[in-house]
Formats: sequence, C-alpha cells, structure tokens
Amino acid sequence: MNERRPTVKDVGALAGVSVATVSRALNGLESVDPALRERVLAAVRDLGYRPDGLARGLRRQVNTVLGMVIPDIENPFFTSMVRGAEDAAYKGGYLLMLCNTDENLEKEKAYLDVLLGQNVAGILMVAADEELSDVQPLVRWGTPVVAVDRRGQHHPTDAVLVDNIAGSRRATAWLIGQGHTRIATIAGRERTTTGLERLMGYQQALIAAGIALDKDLVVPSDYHIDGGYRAAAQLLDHGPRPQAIFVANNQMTVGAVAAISDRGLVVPDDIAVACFDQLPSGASWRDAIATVEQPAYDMGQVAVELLLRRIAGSHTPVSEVRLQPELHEPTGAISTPRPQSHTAPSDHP
Amino acid sequence: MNERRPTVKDVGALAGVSVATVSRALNGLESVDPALRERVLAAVRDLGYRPDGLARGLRRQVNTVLGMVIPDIENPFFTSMVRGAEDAAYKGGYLLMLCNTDENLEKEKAYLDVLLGQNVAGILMVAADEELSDVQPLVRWGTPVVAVDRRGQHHPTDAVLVDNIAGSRRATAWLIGQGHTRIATIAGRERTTTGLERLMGYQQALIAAGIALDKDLVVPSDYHIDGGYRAAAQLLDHGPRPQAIFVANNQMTVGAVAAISDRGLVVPDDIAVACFDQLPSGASWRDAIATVEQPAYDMGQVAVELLLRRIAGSHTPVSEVRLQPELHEPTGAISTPRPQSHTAPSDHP
DNA sequence: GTGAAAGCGCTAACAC
DNA sequence: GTGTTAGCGCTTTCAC
Repeated sequence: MNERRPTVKDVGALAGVSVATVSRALNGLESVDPALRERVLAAVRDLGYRPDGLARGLRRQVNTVLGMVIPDIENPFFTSMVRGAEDAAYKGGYLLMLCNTDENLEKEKAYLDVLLGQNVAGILMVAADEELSDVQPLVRWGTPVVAVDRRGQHHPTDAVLVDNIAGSRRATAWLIGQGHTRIATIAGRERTTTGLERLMGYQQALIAAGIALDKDLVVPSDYHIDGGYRAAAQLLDHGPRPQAIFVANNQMTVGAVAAISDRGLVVPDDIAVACFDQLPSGASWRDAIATVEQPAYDMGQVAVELLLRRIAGSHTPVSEVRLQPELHEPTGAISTPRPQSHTAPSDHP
Repeated sequence: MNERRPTVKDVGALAGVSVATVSRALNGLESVDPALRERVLAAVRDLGYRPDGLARGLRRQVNTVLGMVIPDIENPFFTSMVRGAEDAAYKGGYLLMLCNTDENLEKEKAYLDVLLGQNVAGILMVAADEELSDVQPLVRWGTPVVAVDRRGQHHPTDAVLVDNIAGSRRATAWLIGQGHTRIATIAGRERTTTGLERLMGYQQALIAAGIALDKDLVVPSDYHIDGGYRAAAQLLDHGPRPQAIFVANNQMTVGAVAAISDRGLVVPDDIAVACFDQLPSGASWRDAIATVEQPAYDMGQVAVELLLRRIAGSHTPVSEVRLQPELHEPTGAISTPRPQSHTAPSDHP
C-alpha cells in the first residue's frame, strides 16, 4: 500500500498505447479499436486506476455532481427532502453531495465556496438566513441554483416552496371549526418567509371567521424544541389560557406539547393543537394534533428536476413552484398508533 | 450575470502584479509587500474572485475536505453521528461532504469514486455491506479511512464501534430480571457484524441465566420498519407467544410495536420489549421499552479525531475503538413523556 | 520581494 | 484509429 496513485500515463504505458487512447477508451468513444480498448481496461483493472476527478473537472469544466446545502440534518423534514432530491438526481445520472450548515452562516459560506470550487453542476439550497445567505456569486458565474423551502430575498433564483399561507390558514380554520375562538400561535423565525407566511395564514383564517386579532396570542419563536417550550409556557402562564394553539413547525410542537403536559393539561381535551410539518411517528400525541404535512420528498424531487433543466441549458424565466401541503386531521384515537414507514419506497410507491 | 469566472490571471492584471504574487497574497505568505497584498485583495473583492478548488487541489494534492458515507440519512442514529463528526471536523478546520448510499452498493461505489476523485483528505465510512463494500482502493492509495458503526471485513482500517455484545446482553438480562424466560429476538441483518454481535449478546444472557436457547425464538430480519413488523407477526402468530422480545434496532422496533398493537396486545403488560438504539422522542411506548442507547454523536466525533490524526501522518497500528452503549430502563409511566431535545448542544453540553 | 515558467492529471484539438 | 501536444487554474520552484 501507499504506492503512487496511477495516472493515465501509467495505464498507457502498461497497455502500450498513448494517453489519448486511454482517455478515449475510458470515456467510451466509439472510435477506439476493440482490441486496444480491452488492453486499456485490463491495465486499468491491474493498476486499480481511477480517474482523478479534479483534473478531469478542471479540464472539462463540468461535473456530474450536484451540491445540496441544508440547515439541519437532524430535522426529518429536510432528510426526507434530501431523499427526494437524491433519488431524482441519481435517476438523472448525478450524484448529490450534502452539506449541513447547522443554520450557521459562516459554515454555509464555507460550503458554498467548496461546492463552487469543485465546480459542481448545480446547487440545491435551503438558505440558513434568507436575508444574509449569499448566493450571488453562484448566480453571477452561472452555476444553476434552486432554492428549496426558503427563498433568498435578494437574488431571485428558481425556487420550490410550499404554500405556507394556505396550509396554516387551513390548520387554523380547522381549529375554528372545532369551536375554538381564542386561538394562539407560536410563530416561526420572523426573518424567514416561512415564518411570515404561516403567520399570515393564521391571521387570514381568524379574519375570515370574524375573530379579532389579539397580539398577546402571537408568540414569535425560533423553530426549535426549546423555543416552542418557552413560547407555550408564556402562553399558558400569563393571562387567560388560549383554547387552541397553532404552532408553525414540528420541532416547536414537540416543545409546546411538553410544556402543556408539564402543567398537567391534556391535548386536545384541555387545549387543542394544530401544527405545520409532520410529527415523529409513534408520538403518543400524534393522533390528537392536526398537522399540515409538507410534501418534503416531492419538493426535493421537483427541485432537482428544475435544476437539471437549467443545467441542460434551459433559459426560461426564473420560476417559483408552490406545492400544496395537506391538512391531516387527527383521529382522536387514544390507542397506540400504527407508525408509518419512513422509507421512501413506501412513502412514494 | 454569466460573465466568465475570473482567474488568478484576471486578478493579477487588475492589481498590476503577477499571478505568483496573487497566489502568495491569497495564501497569506509573509513575504508579500503589504501594499501589493492590499491591491490584490481589492481586486479579488472587485471581481468576486474565488479560487478554483479543482485547480488548487490538483496542484496541492491535498484538500481540507472530509468525505462521509452513510447508508440511511433518514435514520436518526446516523444523522446524530453526522453531527458529531461535523462538529469535530469543523473544529479541526475541515468541512464534511456527506453522501447517502441508501444501502445501495452501486451508489456507494460511485460516491467513493467521486470522493477519491476529489482527493478528499480522508473518509468516514459506514459501509453498506461489510463483505462487499470496497475500501481497498482507498487504503491502497493512502487515503485515510475510518470505519464507523460497521467494520469492513476484508481490509482492516481504523474503526469506531459500539460494544454490541455487551449492550444486547444487558438488555436481554434486564428482560430476564423482569421475570421472563421465554424471550424472543428479532435479529439484524445476518451479514453484518452488528447483527451477529447483538445476537451473541442475547444468547450469552440467556445462557448465563441457565435458559435454553430456542431457535424458533430467533427471527432474523433486515433493520427496517416493515421487516420488524413481519418478524413480530411471525413470533405472535405461530406457536406459543413469547413473554418478551429483544429487537436489534430502532426501526424494527417501530414495526414490531405496531404488529403487537395491531393484535390488541399492550407493551409491557402483555409482552415486554427491549431494543437496541434510541426510540423517537415523543413515542407513546417510549416509556414502556428498555433501550440500549448508542453514543452516536460521540462515535462521529471520535471517528473524526482518529481520522485527523491519520491525516496528520500518524503511523500507529490500525486501531479499533469500542464505545459502551448505555441501558436505559423504562419508567413505565403512562403519561405523555417530556420529549428530549435533539439538538447537539443540549445533548452534549 | 517579485516574476517567469514548469507541471499537477486529464481531455480535446490537431496532425498523421 | 491513434499519437502528440496544448492548456484548464493554480502553486511553487527557480532566477533575478
């Protein structure tokens, strides 16, 4: 081990041909004599040769790799999206390199640098911060980018989003339909479009039902479990308790339910809950909460399809796809739920 | 947009210096006149220049990027491991490119090809198939590799594993301690060391307690939710029902519990369950099942530390680290559990 | 301290 | 159909 890694030159020498022939044979050009091609492939096997991707990429100026940047690899919503993207990419002959920014702008910039440096064919991006994330260099030098879930504010790119307003409007309307009027919301980060849009949907539903908006019932938070806990605590511990809460994402819901439960209250008997995103399978409170389920897998898939079209040279105007989320009403059953499979094949037969 | 991407040459031209000076300025060499350095950096900003990683890597033959290959990005065990690896890598000045193989050998090979082609500094690998996964080319050309969770059989590399035998022995012993003697197991894939070792632990515990092994109580499965469901169904529908089941991973447990519940049985009253891996937070049955919790985050962290040491040139013999999993006894509480935070900071303060 | 030039491994003109 | 060679963008001797 630790021999020098073989190059085209070594392969050529062993096969008794020039480097050009090696290259042609490896890239499947028809114009190569079958006998020579055989010799080349044999030499490749003998030496354990694999092409240097850097040199190849440098020369060809295109790669068959896509980059994907996500903010939180531990959020099932994103991993499901990744699976959709990856399946579509693989089908199209591309591989997907994943980068987790941990909602950290500095990391995000570093990863974009690397991806751009590797000359990836295109980038799928869930921005850590819609205002500050810098996709400008990508767009500027012609690397196709598709924004997913969150759309950067400054430099318009293709985007695949969910109809957040409609989704949260439906969820809130459902709570109203259950007979509640004093409905609070734990909102998402204020600087994100998802946060703003979900808040708008909540407000629209109240207005449509003729319910006055109450600022005390709107608690902005941060999309994290602990933030959801704190927000719910504030709602429960100060002023008259709301009859229902609409929570803007899954993680905050986990925290909110914990806060509710810690106070000896029961969902939905004492307080009704609806939320954006799917809840973890097997959760005991899963059948007591209405959820707005986002088509995460499809979002990833559609995003890649858009991206591949751009890579292929499409010059249609920048487009924004809005997928419809689906309201999932709780069954109200108390028994242990039958968990759903997480695997993509069963989710997307 | 879509101007030609600038190169060192462009920067040099604008700054009125040679490409060599540009390169030196960008790489922080001391020997550059401060005034020139300033001119260069200004030109870099003006042009929006960023170095081409391919050319740089090709020339330097070394990168500041690590590759990580995992089989299932939707499994929380792996994503937690990724977070540990990533945090350690970032701390050490490296970025982590993630590749999801979906337990698909062909994909795995393709990703390894790309990573090796990109000349990554090192690779963390959770092999899709311990017998067939081919790390030989990596080892052969000196790219450091650390196996995590699963150890390749043929070509020994550094590895970070969990003491599977001890973990499953403890879990099974706990079931015995609850007074059960007719204890079944839903085992992992037979060709994996984790599968074999967890089966061994189960058997060791039975033998130590003087309980005869019964082949009918061992059902091999595949680590997936559906497989767990089928395996449990077989145990419940044929022959005398076991008093307890030890399940070899989290996903199969989700399926097994569903099968139990579908038959109107209750855990742990009708049948006791213990399993390897953490269960999803908020699961209603979480407090009824004993779990063997693996230190996933730490595994990723330790693996990167090992890898970085190799990259730095350590020539110590190949080493295998075994971390101890922890038996988590159920509280037996029926109330809604307080979910734990998933975020790394709270898990690893 | 700075510039000219070689060369990393590969592909694509261009000759033959 | 095959070989020779230039050059992708960068770093790094080697001169000056």
